Amino acid sequence: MTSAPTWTIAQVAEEFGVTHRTVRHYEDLGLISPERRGTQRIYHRRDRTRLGLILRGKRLGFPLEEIRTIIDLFDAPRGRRTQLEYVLGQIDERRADLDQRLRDIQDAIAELGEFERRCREDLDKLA
Amino acid sequence: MTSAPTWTIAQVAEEFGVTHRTVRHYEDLGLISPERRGTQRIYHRRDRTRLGLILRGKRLGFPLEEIRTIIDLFDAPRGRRTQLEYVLGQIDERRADLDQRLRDIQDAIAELGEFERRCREDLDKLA
DNA sequence: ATCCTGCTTTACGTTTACGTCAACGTCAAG
DNA sequence: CTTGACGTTGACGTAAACGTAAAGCAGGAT
Repeated sequence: MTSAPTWTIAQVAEEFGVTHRTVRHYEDLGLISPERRGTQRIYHRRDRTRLGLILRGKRLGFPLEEIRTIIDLFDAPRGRRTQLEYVLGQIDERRADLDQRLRDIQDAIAELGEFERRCREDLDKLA
Repeated sequence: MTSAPTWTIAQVAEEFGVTHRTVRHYEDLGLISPERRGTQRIYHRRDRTRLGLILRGKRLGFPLEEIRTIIDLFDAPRGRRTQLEYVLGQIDERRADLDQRLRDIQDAIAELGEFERRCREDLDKLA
């Protein structure tokens, strides 16, 4: 029987391309909470999943505090009806935000394409 | 003949939903450079266009310095061939970045949808 | 036994993106 | 002519997201 794999802070930092300081900073803010074996931090798959979500959130420009509320949402207990309805409401809010960003990105890409077309035109005229 | 419309700092700030301090901050960083009539700032359509680009860049999480290099690119002189080729290279870099963000956004939206589906399932079971 | 390597906490430093006074100019209205 | 409303330039404050020593513990190699 192979037990569940674990990682050290150096390993996860290396794997995700961040510093150990960054990883601990996320822990300070409550975004991850690795197991402790004595004083050492032990990272499980769950922590790596969350770290992945954090970094994607960062690439999308979300502040860490907001990222925390989002990924906490995924792990939130969804037993009672009121809780589930609250979560569904939060999902709608998040989706509205993401949809806005999607439009922004698509617009930006479209404008960039149009700009490139004009540049290539100018380049052709010089030929 | 109607002359070109202009705006005061309060008007553009109001219109774009930011403070005058923010607008001046962007000017300090060289992202916009409104005309001066005496000591007063006069904003033209060009400035509003740039302000719109700045704020979209911000929604996408770009740092202001990077936003400056991007929108400066749009206004850069494209006379010489070397300059045009440089600009086209920059466009490719920007597009790679935007494509990554597009994927991130789409993934996030998809995961959110999947999460919502599971929540609705749980809710149905409670009915 | 001690030396090295990796991990730990504590704490101050830095950059970005503004907020927030303070103190003054200016111009039309009362 | 003075009172607002709006504009201006500093200059300092602040929150977020780490960077960067400093100093110490802990377990294996020599």
